[in-house]
Amino acid sequence: MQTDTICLGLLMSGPKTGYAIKGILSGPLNQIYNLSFGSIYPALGKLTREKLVTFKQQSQDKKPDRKIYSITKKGINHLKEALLQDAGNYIRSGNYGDQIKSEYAMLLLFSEALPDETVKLIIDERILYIRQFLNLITYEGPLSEEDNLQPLRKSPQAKFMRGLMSEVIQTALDYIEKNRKKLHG
Amino acid sequence: MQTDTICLGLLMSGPKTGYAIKGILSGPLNQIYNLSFGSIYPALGKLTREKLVTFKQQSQDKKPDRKIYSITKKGINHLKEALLQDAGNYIRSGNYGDQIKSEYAMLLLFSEALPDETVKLIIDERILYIRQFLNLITYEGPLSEEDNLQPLRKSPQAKFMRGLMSEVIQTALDYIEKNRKKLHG
DNA sequence: TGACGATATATCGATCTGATATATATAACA
DNA sequence: TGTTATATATATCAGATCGATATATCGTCA
Repeated sequence: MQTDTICLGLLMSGPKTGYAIKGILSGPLNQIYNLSFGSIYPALGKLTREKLVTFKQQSQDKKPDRKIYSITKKGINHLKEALLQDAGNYIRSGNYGDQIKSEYAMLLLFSEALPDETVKLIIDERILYIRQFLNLITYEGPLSEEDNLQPLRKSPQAKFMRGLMSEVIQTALDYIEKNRKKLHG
Repeated sequence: MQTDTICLGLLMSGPKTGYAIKGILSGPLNQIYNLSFGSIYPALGKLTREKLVTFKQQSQDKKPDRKIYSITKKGINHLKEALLQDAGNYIRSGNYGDQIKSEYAMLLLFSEALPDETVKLIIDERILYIRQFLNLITYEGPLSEEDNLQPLRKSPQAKFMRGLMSEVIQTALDYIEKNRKKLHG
């Protein structure tokens, strides 16, 4: 899936700055997909040139320019076509482009070369992190006072993904707590 | 975690060709980490220059050269130091470098823009794929006749990861089957 | 016999990451 | 009051990575 498609998809739930897109991808969605600024800003530039998005420049007195991007009709059509194409590729290829790099899992896999003390520590840290993350996902309230992320968070699709994530993460947490003794004394 | 460290870690369970390293990373471990040939071969070249690995060149009559890489003592020390460093970074930063790009999850998240028929199809495909994958992970027998992957697969660390993966994937499968109706008519 | 897939190494353009630079506002804090 | 830190916001770029492609041999299946 192209960076362009991700940006267009996220703009479907309302106008956003590049910074806001990065923010969404750094929240709970981070467990599913992430992009750096170095990918997002050039993509928005390209989409603008292709007239798939437009932006209003908010040049407040002394603040740096805010570029608030909106998806155009042409952009919506393009998104639908791109998703249909991706779905077709997916149907033909099983796992399609899913790509995972868990440095934590590799660290555990190679942890025989580490002192028991260190292994204990990184597992303790991980459990704390997972608990924190579970709270973040299961939290249903508003994210800020002027919260324009509600359309995205309240869609059936987002609820489905959040439910899936919380069940999966809870399972992982239970498993780690039950089986961690196999990794250290 | 550097590509170098991954290669060294995998060589701890016995000598391997670059192709074999790619093979391991394309099996069940694919759900945890993956590398392309374009990363693996240059990394092995660099590790050779640094004397952290050596290789025996098997130049069979007409076959292309096989380079079978082994980790050196210097390499083992380097690996231990690198892992200790990574563990330290991990302890300081929670999620550390874990990086996930699930195009499938994004496709579902944006699936409002797709016809119901297509959504049904990609979920059916996914369920088939997951079932196949679960069988692959839970399979305990030998992988081939001359199977030199047993040391890696039978380590407590690998068993821990395989158990974790199968429980997590089973949970995801159950969730998708129970809740898929929320995504299509 | 020719197509196909597996084994095996290698390279390269396009893309992406992670770090850094710039700039302002706000909150904390000593 | 000065200063340190964090959040908002855009932008760029060297270095790392991917996906595709090239090359070559062997086995097998039709």
